[in-house]
Amino acid sequence: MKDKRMENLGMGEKVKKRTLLHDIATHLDVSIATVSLVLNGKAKQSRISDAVAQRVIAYVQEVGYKPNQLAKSLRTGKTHVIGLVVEDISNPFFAMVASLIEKQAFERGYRIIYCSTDNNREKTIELISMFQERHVDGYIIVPAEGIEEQISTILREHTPTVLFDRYLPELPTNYIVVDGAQGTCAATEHLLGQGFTRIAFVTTDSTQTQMEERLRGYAQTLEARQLPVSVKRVAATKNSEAVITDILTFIQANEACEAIIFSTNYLSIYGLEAIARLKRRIPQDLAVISYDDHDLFRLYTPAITVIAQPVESIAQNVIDILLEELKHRRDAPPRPLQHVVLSPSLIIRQSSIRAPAPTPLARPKW
Amino acid sequence: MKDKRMENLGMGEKVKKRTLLHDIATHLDVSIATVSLVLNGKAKQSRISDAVAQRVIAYVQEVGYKPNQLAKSLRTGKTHVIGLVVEDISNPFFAMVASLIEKQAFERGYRIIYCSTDNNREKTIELISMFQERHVDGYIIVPAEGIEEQISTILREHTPTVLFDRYLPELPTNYIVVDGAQGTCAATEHLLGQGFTRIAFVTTDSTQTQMEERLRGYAQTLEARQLPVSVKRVAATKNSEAVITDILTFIQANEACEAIIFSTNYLSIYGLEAIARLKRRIPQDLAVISYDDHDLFRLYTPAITVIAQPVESIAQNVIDILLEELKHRRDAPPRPLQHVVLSPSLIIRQSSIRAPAPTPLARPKW
DNA sequence: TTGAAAGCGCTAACAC
DNA sequence: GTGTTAGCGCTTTCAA
Repeated sequence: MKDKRMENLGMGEKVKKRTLLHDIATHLDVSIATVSLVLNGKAKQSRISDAVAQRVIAYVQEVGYKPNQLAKSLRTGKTHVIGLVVEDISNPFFAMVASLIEKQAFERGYRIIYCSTDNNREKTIELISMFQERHVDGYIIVPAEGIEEQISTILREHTPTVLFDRYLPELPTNYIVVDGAQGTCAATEHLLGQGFTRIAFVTTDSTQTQMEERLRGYAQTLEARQLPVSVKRVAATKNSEAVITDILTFIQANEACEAIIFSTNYLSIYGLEAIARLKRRIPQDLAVISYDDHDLFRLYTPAITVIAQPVESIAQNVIDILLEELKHRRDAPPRPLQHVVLSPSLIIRQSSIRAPAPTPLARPKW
Repeated sequence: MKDKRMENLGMGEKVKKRTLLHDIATHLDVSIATVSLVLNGKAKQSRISDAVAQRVIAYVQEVGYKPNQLAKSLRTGKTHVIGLVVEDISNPFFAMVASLIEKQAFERGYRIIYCSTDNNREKTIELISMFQERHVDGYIIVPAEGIEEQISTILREHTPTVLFDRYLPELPTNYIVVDGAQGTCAATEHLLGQGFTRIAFVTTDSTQTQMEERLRGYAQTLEARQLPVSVKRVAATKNSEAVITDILTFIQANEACEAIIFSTNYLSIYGLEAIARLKRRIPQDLAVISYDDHDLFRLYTPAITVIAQPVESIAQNVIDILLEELKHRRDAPPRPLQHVVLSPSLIIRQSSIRAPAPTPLARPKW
């Protein structure tokens, strides 16, 4: 009864059992503790003889022993897993940041579990709860609206957490954001510089910090010059057709409008579709600037001017701050909160250049 | 010394300790087993009185108890986690399939951990090894070349596994693929129908099953009509500039070429860039068809004809088969292997229509 | 220098 | 009906 390891094999089926610490110890005729110590690099500090250490290492190599991380985590309380909660992993902006974060984390021994919230409060709550159950060591979160309470819970447990893209003003957290106002301000001024004065802004109905900032940069720039502000707020429904129609109607209702700034990449994509349906030419009939860069914007004819967010820098800051927190001992004095605000950059392309704008490169003749 | 739970609090800091099964049992003055049984829905079968069951449930609700999944998994050997290994999660095709799989899995109580391999053998091996360490219950894998051995290992452990997008011919696994030959055959015939006869095929240097099939469909269709076959194999380097130049050079060297079929979405994107730099007009100078649909192809001017893969169906099949395997008892007779081959569909747009093709929608006049 | 043993939190067979 | 208890595989203290 001592060894149950060959039970349950039924039908003579051979199930190759995983090697355990115990097996190694028995085989080498040392204790299980010795093997564990060697494996965790604590041979020296536990003054285990080099000879034994070598034998252990060699045998472990030979059988390709992989410790059971579940057991290890249960014992140590560390999973070396980071929970990454983004709005939508299929959005290229988040996909890019996520992939950069994953790469960095992987190199430093951490694994990432990602999930998309679709900006849905309930789903976010469920996901955070799942991460808690699985004892992730830290969180990277793009917070949906109204999840202050959930975040509070994880802060209360002192689990290292970094927010990005937006933050929750009432909560004392680390966060990395991009100065949205600066981006839209630069975009608006560029359009003004091109001679456009009737500039509209298409955004979502969300009140998240980054969206409000983007709106503010646009509005303040125009107001400072006493020019009219025209804002279209599209409901954050996921029904693409409805969004396209919505934007299309807005454009039709604003014949005088000369230029549009879209506050997110997906709104721009819907916007481009609407503009194409209306047979408006860009930039002759309507100049366009989008938030976030994207293959589509680079390759579109005409190429679309964008306010690009520094994805590498976002990812780098996020992971650096989180790893700092992670290695910070719980009983040491608390670290000061990190608030990083990065700058976006305006990439000027054809779509926002005042006509006549010969574009000899892409299209020889009109 | 019995209760260590309030130790290590240092500096008077309050760390809210997680509630344990033990705490609940003590509080309600029942045994820990009773609580566990109730929580696992085994109250009835263990003939626990309704009264007790109710009290347990109520209290668990009240304190918001979350069982420690690590401990649970260690004990039961089930993690309810599925490892999803794709080539590149930032590729919209994989992102879409992954997100659909995640949604389905989530509803059925499984969580997904995704990772990208970048089609790199070493990285794939490392990832699979990590999943093994973390004891995922099952695998969904888009196999990179040369990882037969790793896959064999997990098959030998009888961990349920489903491959998709391509398969490894020597290995007895479940897989879901799309009939690549059918797609390129349809595309080629469509081009022939439009009167194009000098059709080139741009693909990668990979010998993966799906790539070979796509090539075969193209080549056989032309050969059947004794028309010339012209294949450009681009090295699967990640350096985008090199790929663009490569394609550009190929187009220049094949002045007679009237149409190109690209074997993957990212090759098409590079191809479009190359074509734009060469100032070739689509489809007048060069018709284009891409594999995989994409926002860019829909919105590009002109819109790009594509061979679309049935992403929903792929995801559905993958998850269905995996979940079937998962609920299949280990000691029951083995299930037959599932091989599903789905059909792609050709979505015809402007880019493959023989000129004169006025595209009044997007561009009124030339 | 090394080994025995006490758990990490949970499940489930078995005892009462 | 309910409680006791033996682990799941690993880490780490402490005694030898």
